[in-house]
Amino acid sequence: MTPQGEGLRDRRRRETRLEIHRAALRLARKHGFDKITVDMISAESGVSPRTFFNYFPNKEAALLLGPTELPSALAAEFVAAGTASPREVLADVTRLLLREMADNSPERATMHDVFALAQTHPPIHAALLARIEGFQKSLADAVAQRMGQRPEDEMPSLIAALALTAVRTGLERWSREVPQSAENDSPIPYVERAMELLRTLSAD
Amino acid sequence: MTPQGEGLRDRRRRETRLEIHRAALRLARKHGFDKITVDMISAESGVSPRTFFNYFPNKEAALLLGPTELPSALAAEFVAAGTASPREVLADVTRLLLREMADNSPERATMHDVFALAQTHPPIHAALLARIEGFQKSLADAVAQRMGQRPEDEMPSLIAALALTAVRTGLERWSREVPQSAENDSPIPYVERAMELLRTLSAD
DNA sequence: CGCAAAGTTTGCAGAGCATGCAAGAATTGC
DNA sequence: GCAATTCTTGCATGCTCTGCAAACTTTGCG
Repeated sequence: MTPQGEGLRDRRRRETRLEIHRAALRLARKHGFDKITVDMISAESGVSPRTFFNYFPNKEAALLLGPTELPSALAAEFVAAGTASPREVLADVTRLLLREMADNSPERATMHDVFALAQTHPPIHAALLARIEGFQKSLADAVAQRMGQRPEDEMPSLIAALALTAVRTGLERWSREVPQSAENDSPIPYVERAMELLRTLSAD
Repeated sequence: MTPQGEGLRDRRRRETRLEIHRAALRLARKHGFDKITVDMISAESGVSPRTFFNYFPNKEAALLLGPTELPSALAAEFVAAGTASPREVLADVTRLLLREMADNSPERATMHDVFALAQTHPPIHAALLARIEGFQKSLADAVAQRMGQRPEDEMPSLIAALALTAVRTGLERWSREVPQSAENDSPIPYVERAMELLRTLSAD
C-alpha cells in the first residue's frame, strides 16, 4: 500500500491528502455536508484554505478518495485472460470487482460513510455518480480491449454498466441497512445478492 | 402540452422558464458551459440574475428542462397492468420508455445538445447523471408497486437501472454519432439497439 | 370596478467557492 | 552546501447562490 521508492516529499503529500480527506469526512458526518466550509476543513486538517485546492478540485472531491479508474495492473490481468463470450466476460468482471472489494477492506468504513452521506446530500450524490461513471468508463475500456472491440462499441459499456449497477445497488442497500459500520461488517454479501438477482433477471 | 386552466401568471412562468432554458442552451452551445455566467444567461433571457435563481437552483439545472420523474399518468397506467414476472416487467418498462421517447419528439434537439455538452463538460455530466438517477428512482417505485414489492427491495431498482442503462447508452451513442441534430433524426434506433444487445447479453 | 391577498421580480448585502499569481519555505539531487 | 524544483500560503478577484425587503403584477371577490 505504501510505495517503497517514495521520498519525504511524496510521503508528505500522500499524508496531507489523506489528512484533508479524513477531516472533511469527520466534519461532514458531524455537521452535515452543507453546514461545513472549505475553511473549516482546512483548519481541521492544519493547512491553509488555498492548499486545500491544491489537493482537491472542489469540496465534494475531498470526500471521495478512492481510485477514479480501474487500477492498470488489474486491467492488464483482465485483458490478458483472452477473448470470451459477452456473458463470460460479464461473469469475469463481476468476479474481478468482488475480489477487488474483498482486498480493499480498509476502505470499507469510508465507503459506508460516503454512500450514506450521498443518500441525504444531493451534491455528494452527484459527485459520487460521476466518480462511478468514470470508473465504469475505464472498466468498459478494459472490457472492449479484451473482447477486441472498439471503446465506443455498446457491448463493453453495457457489460461494465451492468456489473457496476450490481455493485452500486448492493452498496446502497448496505449503507442504508447497516447504520453504523461495525468491525468485520462487509458489503460483499449485499453486492453478491444484487449480482445474483441480476442473473435471475437474465437467465431464468 | 399547454394546460387549459392556467391563468396569465402560470403561462408567464412557464414561458420565462423556457426562455431562460433556451438562452442557457444557446450560450452554452456557442461559448461552452464553463465560459458563460448566470449574468450572461439572465441578460440573454431578459430577466435579472436574481430571478434566474427563482427558476433554477443552479447553473447546470437551467440546461436540463425535462421531467425529473416518471409522469404520474404513465406510472399509474404501468402499475395497473398488474403483476408479472421480473423479465416481463423489464420488457414492459423498456416498451414504456421507448413509447415515451417517441411521443416526446420535440425535445429531441434539446436532448441531443445536452448529451453532447455533457460529454465535454464534467459539471453538466454530473448534473445529467443525477437527473437520470432521480428519474430511475421514480421508475423503480412504479416497478415496485406493480410487482408488489417494497421500494427498497433490489429487484425493482435493478429493473429500472437496466432499462435506463439501455436508454442512456443509446442516447450517448446517438449524440456522439450524429453531430448535428437534423430534422427527423431520432435516437430511438440507437436505444432499441442497446436494448437488443442487453437482451443478447441476458438470454443467449 | 376597485381593493385586498397572493405571488413575482428585482436589488442589495453577504457568505462561500474556486483560480491565478507571486513570494517565501521546504526538499531534492548533485 | 547550493541550485533547481516543488509546495505552501496570502492576496486579489470573479462567480455562485441565499436571505431579505421593497416594488410591482395578477387574481379573486365583493
